[in-house]
Amino acid sequence: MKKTIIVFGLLILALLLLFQFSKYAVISGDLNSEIAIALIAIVFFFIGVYLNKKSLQKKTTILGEINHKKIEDLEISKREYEVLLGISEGLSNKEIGTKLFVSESTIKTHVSNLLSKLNAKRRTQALQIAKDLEII
Amino acid sequence: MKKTIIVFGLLILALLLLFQFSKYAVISGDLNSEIAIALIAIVFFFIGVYLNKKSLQKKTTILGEINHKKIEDLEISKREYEVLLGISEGLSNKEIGTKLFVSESTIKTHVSNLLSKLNAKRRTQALQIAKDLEII
DNA sequence: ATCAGACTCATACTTTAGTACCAAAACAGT
DNA sequence: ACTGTTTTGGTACTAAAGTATGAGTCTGAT
Repeated sequence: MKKTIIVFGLLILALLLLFQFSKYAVISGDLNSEIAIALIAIVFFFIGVYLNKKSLQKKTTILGEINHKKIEDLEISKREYEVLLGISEGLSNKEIGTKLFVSESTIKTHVSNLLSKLNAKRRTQALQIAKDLEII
Repeated sequence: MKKTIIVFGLLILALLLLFQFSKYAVISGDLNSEIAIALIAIVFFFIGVYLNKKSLQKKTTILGEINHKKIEDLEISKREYEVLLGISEGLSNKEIGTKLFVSESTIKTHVSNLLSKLNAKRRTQALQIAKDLEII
């Protein structure tokens, strides 16, 4: 929040400077007034784009990014996470084992631990929960 | 696409008019030049916001809408689709049966048909394929 | 009225999934 | 070198999931 205020402050300052600069540039004849206006227009156009992107970022984050902190919080190990990804690809335990070069038994152990860490009863439920927690 | 061109054409026209208008307004002394610049800035700000929103809309649409036509193409019945939704919620066959007021056997039949229609070997794979086809 | 398609359910199996418990090797940090 | 965690994997079960087959019911369309 502090960051936001500082950024806005600097932004407004920069804009005022831009205004003043273009004003004097026009008056002193160094700059065509059309170009000055065009510059201002372009700057504000990009400010609009930027702010809009910022405000939409929260929503897109919810719909697309991985919450690495949550994975740590749940104490999900690297290997368990790889197994989770395998599940999300629709693979069987045996197929995940082949993919990760370990036995099916090992995958079963990982899956079982994963389910208890995610509080899930089934692998499909684990997927649902994992999506909710934004970890896949 | 035609629509886009027309919209852009009108937009550019409107901007040129705005430019000319503010120019003459300033020259004739009806308008303070600072206010004219501010107006242009505001207009371009909102243009930036609008275009950005438009360009992001496609992505969100792609990532969120259900392709009803595909469901028909795959000959997935209404009931089968409800079962698919149950699977995506992480429910067991028995739980889906309870939810839809039918027996577990019925759900098994639906699931089996669903899997063959989606070319999946497991329910988790069915989920993956269904997401790919944008039907869930 | 008939007929195809959808929905229902059962039985009998086979195959995966998942649990519990144990235990050894591999590793990273102190 | 010691220690705790991760990773590995096995056995022995139990519980789900999935297949195959058959069959009765219910609709909407011809």
